Amino acid sequence: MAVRAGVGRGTVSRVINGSPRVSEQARAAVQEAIAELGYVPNRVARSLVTSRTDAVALVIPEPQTRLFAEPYFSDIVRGVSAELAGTDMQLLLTLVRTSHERQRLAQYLSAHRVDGVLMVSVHQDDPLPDLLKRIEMPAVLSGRRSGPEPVSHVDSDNVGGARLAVRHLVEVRGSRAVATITGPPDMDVARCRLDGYRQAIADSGHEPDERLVAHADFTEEGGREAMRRLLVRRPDVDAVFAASDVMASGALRILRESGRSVPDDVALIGFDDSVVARHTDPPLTSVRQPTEEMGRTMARLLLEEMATPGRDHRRMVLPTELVRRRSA
Amino acid sequence: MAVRAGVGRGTVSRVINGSPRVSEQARAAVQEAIAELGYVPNRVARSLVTSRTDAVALVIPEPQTRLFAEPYFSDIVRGVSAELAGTDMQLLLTLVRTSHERQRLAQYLSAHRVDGVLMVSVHQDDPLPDLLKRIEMPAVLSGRRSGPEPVSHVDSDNVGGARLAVRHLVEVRGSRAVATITGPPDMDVARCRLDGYRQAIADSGHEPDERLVAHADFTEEGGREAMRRLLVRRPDVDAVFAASDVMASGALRILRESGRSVPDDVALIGFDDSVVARHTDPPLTSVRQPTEEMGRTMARLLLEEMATPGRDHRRMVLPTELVRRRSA
DNA sequence: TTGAAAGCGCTAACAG
DNA sequence: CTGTTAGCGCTTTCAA
Repeated sequence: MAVRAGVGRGTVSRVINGSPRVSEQARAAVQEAIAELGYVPNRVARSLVTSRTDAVALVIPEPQTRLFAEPYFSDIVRGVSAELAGTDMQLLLTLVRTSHERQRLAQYLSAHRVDGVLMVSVHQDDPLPDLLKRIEMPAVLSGRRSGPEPVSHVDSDNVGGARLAVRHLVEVRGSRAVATITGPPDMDVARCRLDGYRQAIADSGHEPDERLVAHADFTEEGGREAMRRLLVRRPDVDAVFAASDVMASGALRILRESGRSVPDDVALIGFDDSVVARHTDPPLTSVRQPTEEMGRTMARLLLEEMATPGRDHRRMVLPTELVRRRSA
Repeated sequence: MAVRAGVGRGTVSRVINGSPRVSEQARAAVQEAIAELGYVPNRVARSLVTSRTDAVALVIPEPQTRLFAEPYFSDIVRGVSAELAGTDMQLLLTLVRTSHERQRLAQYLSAHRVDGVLMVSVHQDDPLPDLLKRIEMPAVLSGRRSGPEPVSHVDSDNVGGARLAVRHLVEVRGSRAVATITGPPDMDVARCRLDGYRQAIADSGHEPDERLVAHADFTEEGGREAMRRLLVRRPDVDAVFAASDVMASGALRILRESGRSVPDDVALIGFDDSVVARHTDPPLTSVRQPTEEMGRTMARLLLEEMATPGRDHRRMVLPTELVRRRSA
């Protein structure tokens, strides 16, 4: 290769890496040689000397649920992948099931086997973000554990979205006893959506009532159970804001089973814009968060951070919107 | 490291790679040194010399649809990931959107940047399997293009599953005019499910009628359109076998809009065991294919093939089963 | 600006 | 069985 272009190995390398310290003449010669020989640099050899891997990991903690089947993860993956397609960065998918796998992951990251990390669905007690900070590995979370994080993260406006939804139930549908089925208290996203609910209730002038608040775990089963509890505690409930579409679907089923016609008796609203919301019949009104855009933003942020070592971490909040699929 | 154990570099390497040509004594010394120094071998350096990458790519062609949101892909990913977790093979996720990206992928694979390839959702005209065969890269497909493939693949028993479903409609529900909404003819999976439908109709002794067959594209919109066509062509249709759950959901909506009550007037059956099938109300009876198991099998097959260069490719067919979620 | 040379950390071939 | 040696293909000083 160096011979073919009539220059030294060093010069070839400089051309490929776009160094400015190369004469036009040499650059042209090398580029011609590249074209003729169909030369493709060996990334592994490069990695060995640069100690970069040109790969980022997307970490998805995966408990018992089929979480991954939800559009949230798919959309994140799509967004990340789309953003990375323009670079020659590889996307490693890392599902973490067991605590053993968590430890292996920690080792893996500590060994700097990737250049950066994206994480979704972080729980309160997750030590990974701190580890990432400590080993100074560029990282971006979607969501956060609570309060300030040591690494960058992108979030959607959960509080605002929840307020939008609950206000819709109160003002447009005229509901008077709006309940909420929210997520586990150890997830910031659940707390925020609950906050939004409470704010909207306060704004409406209705009486807040803790019996109208049910915690669940973002699964359909959880949604069903929560709905049953709500019906016992406040049989007069006439609207439900569920903090996820799957829970909304579960609630819907219970309402139907209990003989209540939806939406005549009860208004139901989910959070995500999802398969479930769309395929439930009638489709649920819901709050859409721009999930794919969140994925793209995460990737962009990560790339920037990888290019600018030591840069301060950022927090980005993307807007949410109400999607009405049926008339009130 | 070699010094610490009081042996040569070569011996260290042999111990790490589990070579049998090492004395117990030396092995113990090295392992102790490893433990004390917390030594972790550098994979990149190893890759450079072995020219293996310890990574496999999962290729997902992704057209305009939100395909990835369907449980099929998620379950495949879960299965593959679970199987790979035991090895130290990395999983690269490769979504292919544009033809430009397809070409980049072809280059990428030709450059042997991964040790093996898993592919899902292959279409008739996909050249990738042939490329993989040509460059002798271990590869496993889920499904096939049509007839024999040059590489290994795992499939579910689509013909049998479709027969099961249609027989259920005919025998248990007593339907007389069973229609089918099937996938695009350029996908083997669609042709097989259509075959199964035809066989079951033939078995039942009912008159086959091409007006009862509608092709669609595995999307909900496609399912709706197909259902509309069917209602025009054979208003007496009293059962539908849809070759995917999403299409079944679309068909369901049209049936409801047309004032027909399901399941009183009409029986509907989907193919996959999915979020949609479960959340549709009432839940659809459906045919379940063991998707996660398919993912695991794909990964296992690939690992075997990587370990045994030159091995003949295999075809595996996994059974399907009928899942009844409501009484007839 | 550029060629030459020195490794990056590992494995594999080769003598012992 | 084991120590030594020679690279894998690239980037990066370091002189020129």
